[in-house]
Amino acid sequence: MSKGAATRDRIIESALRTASVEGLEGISLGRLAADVGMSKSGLFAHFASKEALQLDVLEAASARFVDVVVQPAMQEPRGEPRVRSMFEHWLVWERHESLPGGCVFMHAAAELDDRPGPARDALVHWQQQWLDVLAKAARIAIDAGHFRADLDPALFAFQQLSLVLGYYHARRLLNDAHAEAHVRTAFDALVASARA
Amino acid sequence: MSKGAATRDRIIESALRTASVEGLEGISLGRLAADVGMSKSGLFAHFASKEALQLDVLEAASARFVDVVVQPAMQEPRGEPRVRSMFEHWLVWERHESLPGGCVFMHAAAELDDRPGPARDALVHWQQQWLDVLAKAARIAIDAGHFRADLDPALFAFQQLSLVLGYYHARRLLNDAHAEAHVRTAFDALVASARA
DNA sequence: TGCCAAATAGCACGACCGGTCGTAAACTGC
DNA sequence: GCAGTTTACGACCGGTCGTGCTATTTGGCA
Repeated sequence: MSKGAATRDRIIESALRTASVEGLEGISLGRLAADVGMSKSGLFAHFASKEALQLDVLEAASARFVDVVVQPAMQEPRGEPRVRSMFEHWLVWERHESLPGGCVFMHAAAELDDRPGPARDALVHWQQQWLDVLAKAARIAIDAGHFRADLDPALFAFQQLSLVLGYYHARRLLNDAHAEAHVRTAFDALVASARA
Repeated sequence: MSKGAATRDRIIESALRTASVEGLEGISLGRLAADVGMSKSGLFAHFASKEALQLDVLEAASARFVDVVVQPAMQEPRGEPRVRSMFEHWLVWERHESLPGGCVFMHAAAELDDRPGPARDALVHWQQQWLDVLAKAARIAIDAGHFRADLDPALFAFQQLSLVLGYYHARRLLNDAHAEAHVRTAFDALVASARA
């Protein structure tokens, strides 16, 4: 890897941490440059625009999400074990060391929901893809006979997403000590209601 | 009402609309002044600081939430009907005419979850209060014999909040046409599992 | 070792930010 | 209709923002 590419990676890594705490708009080129120890113009030479940098950050985040959540869950046996593993790793993602401020997608979702543009499009695309992965895992569990045949996979994915959103909310904002117990109990109930 | 108080109300009303779209930080004194048709300095004379203005906006939003969601639900009979009414009005709140960008608390939650200060404190306080109202409604439903005795009211409130968060997410960000059907089906299942 | 390209820094710009201040206009009670 | 207060204005401050343009330094290869 060339020196430029290495620097670029350092910048995006730092920007990703900032974005998890302050959101994509919280990334300021000046502060980011100070964080990685270089000049604002030197940093800016690596990107066409701030928007391009934000897109790179989102892409890096989704690549990391695949590493931390999707890939490990795919190692598990098809059916309910894999569904459970996805959920477990999703909870891990929220407190992952590389994201001091929590899930960067949650922050970006609130920022971008009324702001059309490439960043919003990319975010929606990845969220949709993740929901599809969740629904597909549920469908596999149906085919494996673990879940009942009339279960709606898309609805099941929606319910999973909702619970994780509630968990993030309770943990990050409300500092609720019962957040983890609540989300686990609720998820267990959801899986139980999905069983054949 | 004096002229000053009327102007102040107009400002807060406009700021509330902006905040629902762009968040509390999206309120800029200059743009806000332009929106209500007055000078920046003339507007600023009504508030001690921008942070004070943000607090006023949050307070106005919570007062409106009580009007739109809490009060109407309290008219319903105790027990399950009231629980259902709270949920229904909560969905109405998200698409309320005075909030073109959706629930202002959702936006503020994402902005403030890592930013300590009076605004965050106020938001947490109101969210906690609302969760308490939800839990209390569930407890009343237990006492009325509508819900089973071993139901955990706090968990039930958490599950409701989660579903609404999922609904907002699916509707605002993903433009999911099934968002409303999903959230209603999921809520019906939740209530069914809570029944005695 | 010298050269060329890649990488970084310096500097300036226009725009916008929250906030201050002195002053003028408009309202209100007598 | 006058006096005093409330309300609003315009000019301006220091600061930060994203983003050009140009110069300087650095690093790999002949």
